[in-house]
Amino acid sequence: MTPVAGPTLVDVAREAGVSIATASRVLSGAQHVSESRSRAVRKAITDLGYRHNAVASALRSQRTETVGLILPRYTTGFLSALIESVSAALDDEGMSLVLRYSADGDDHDVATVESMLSRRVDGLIICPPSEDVSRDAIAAAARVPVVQVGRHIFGDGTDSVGLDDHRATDLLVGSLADGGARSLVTVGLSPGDPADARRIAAVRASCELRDVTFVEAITADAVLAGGVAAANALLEGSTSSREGTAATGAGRDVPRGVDVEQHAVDAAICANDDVAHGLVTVLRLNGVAVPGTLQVASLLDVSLGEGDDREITTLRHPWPAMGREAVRLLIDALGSAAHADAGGARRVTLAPRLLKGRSSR
Amino acid sequence: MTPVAGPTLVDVAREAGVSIATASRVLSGAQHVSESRSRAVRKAITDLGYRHNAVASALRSQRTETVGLILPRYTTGFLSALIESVSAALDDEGMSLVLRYSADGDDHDVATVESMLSRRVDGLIICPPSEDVSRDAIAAAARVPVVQVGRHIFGDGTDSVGLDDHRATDLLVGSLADGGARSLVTVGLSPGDPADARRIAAVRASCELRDVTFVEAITADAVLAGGVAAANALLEGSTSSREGTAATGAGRDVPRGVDVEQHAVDAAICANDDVAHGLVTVLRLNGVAVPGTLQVASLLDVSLGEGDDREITTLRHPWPAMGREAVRLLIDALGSAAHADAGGARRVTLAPRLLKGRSSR
DNA sequence: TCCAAGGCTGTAAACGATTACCTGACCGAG
DNA sequence: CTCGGTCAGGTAATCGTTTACAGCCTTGGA
Repeated sequence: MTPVAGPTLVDVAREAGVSIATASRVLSGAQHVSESRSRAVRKAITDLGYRHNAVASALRSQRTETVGLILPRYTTGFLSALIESVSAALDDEGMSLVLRYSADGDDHDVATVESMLSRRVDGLIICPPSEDVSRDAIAAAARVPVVQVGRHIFGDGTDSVGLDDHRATDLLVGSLADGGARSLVTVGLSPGDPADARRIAAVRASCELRDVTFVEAITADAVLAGGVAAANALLEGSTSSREGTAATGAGRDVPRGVDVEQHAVDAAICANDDVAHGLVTVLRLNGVAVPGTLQVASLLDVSLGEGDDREITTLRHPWPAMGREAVRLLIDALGSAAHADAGGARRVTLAPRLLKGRSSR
Repeated sequence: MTPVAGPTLVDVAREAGVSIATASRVLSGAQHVSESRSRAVRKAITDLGYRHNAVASALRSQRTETVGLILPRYTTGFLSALIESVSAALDDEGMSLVLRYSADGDDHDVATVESMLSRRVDGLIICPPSEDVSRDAIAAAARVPVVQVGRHIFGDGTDSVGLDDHRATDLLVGSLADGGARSLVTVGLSPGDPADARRIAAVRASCELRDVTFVEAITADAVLAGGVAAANALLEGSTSSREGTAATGAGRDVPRGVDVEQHAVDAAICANDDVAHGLVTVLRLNGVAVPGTLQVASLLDVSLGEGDDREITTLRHPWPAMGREAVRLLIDALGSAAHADAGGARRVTLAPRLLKGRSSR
């Protein structure tokens, strides 16, 4: 009834007629072992069906060759590209991935990190859902190297890989301007949120560059219903359709835009695809042509497929690259002498890709 | 320069003035320890900022409280619901999830399992991508409890949770029949693949039940291009539109279906949403009304959002429930005396949910 | 009063690797 | 011939827990 306890290094060493030390040295390579003994050990290993015990190894060497990845819950799957790339990058380093979603409640976030640390992960990659819940969690992780990755990046001293907000908004505003946009609003970005505030600033800057008027940051929940609400608000505020000619359709007469506080707005940048969908649907139902009268685009795609044929013009996050970069930074930090957090936090920013859809010209 | 090696149980015991054994017993609960010492130990723990070392614990107790999840690569994220539910279920059991994607190459699959085993996971949940690559891998895993989960389930002696093919096809065929379908084909299911063969059989059975004629299983790659190809094939095969009246629209005259070997086919069940999209798009471009002339539905949704408003009628996999069930089975197997694989493999099947789209009536 | 039965506690032996340290052997230079 | 240096390989300590075993103390019934 013994649990068949598989062969250990001791068995291998005995079988090969060498000491455990030698057997271990063969396993880890990189050491001076004569060809003959090395062969003997390898033979013993296959003969006995020996399997390395990573647990014992980790206990002794104080390295688990494992990194923890903490993701926000309820992300409807658009993060799976991140998971996959992190996993692949770790594979290449011979490390394993421990995955955990940060629970919603209070400081459960800290508990999540705590759990990872007691598992003795060598490092942590955190995709922080929001500022408040994450600060403490990241602080709690201080004992191992940490890199933040994703849309939201929070100060502190950790390495991070995020999005290049200016390149992102330039791409989007540029495309809308090329389509004839002269005056735009954002929908669903709240100036209260630090990350959103940065994005709004970036949009504003891009507008100046392109000679587009930035009218207003319309706040709305960052979900479909938020887009719907924003559409209704827009329609109400609009006293009447004005005159003007759309940039495409040679000569067709369509309203120039939608009224928002004296401005004929002809473009909207939404926080994400869901918001954009809500906005577009309701506007069209009410007779506003999209993209004819108003072009709509989104800052964050939540879809996955490559779909050549998209409804909403959007920015695709470079998740695969972000995952790779995050792992690279982490491995690097692990290398530099016992994470003596010297040198300060490194920050890598990547640019998204523009996916043209039918909601813009 | 010492790596700050955090406090250990020895330190805690000393601080609390008890033996390590007692300290350990307090940690694991469940043992007889006097209230006073228990309190002293807990105080020492918080005072010292002690953190349990799961690695040492695992080495001694021969249990890592960890399960491995192996997923097929390139799944464009529709498996994230599975990951999330597995993770949540494991959390509830106080266990951790280590994730790994099975590499594509030859027997890299076996290497993946091997890696998990050397990490000493307590159990394995495998989502097998296809029959050939998975058999060996699953065999290699024999040393720990394994449960398979997902669309494809392969014999062997492992527990598994899969889809109830008959409930699934009944749902779909039923819906199409209610919409007036009398004669249907499948697209993208290949009779060569065992799992697909089962599905085709299930469709056939459902058709008999509903008095619908099952015409043919049109093979095609299970991607968008496959749907496009199938559409062209259908159009070619169709000599001319026939007459007839659609079940809906009172009296409107639309062709009854598309010709396939003497049959007026009026419904198609595709292997997945991508195939269906390809099919629908091309058919509509060529003037075939969908769902007017031909209803289209898909056996597998690859989308994520709840989207009330879908193009393709499809079956939503109950991933969350599947994840929970898989964990339940695994925990159960871990409980039953050292996985003495007695009792034979258990198989749980779950039913998908029908999501109505505009491609069917 | 004595004994059996528990309840608490401590001692010390694992768990299975890694690795610091030491011992010989061997080699070329001085 | 001696000496310093390098390479191979063995010995044994160590990583931080869990847990079998044994000892002690109480308690209650005979």
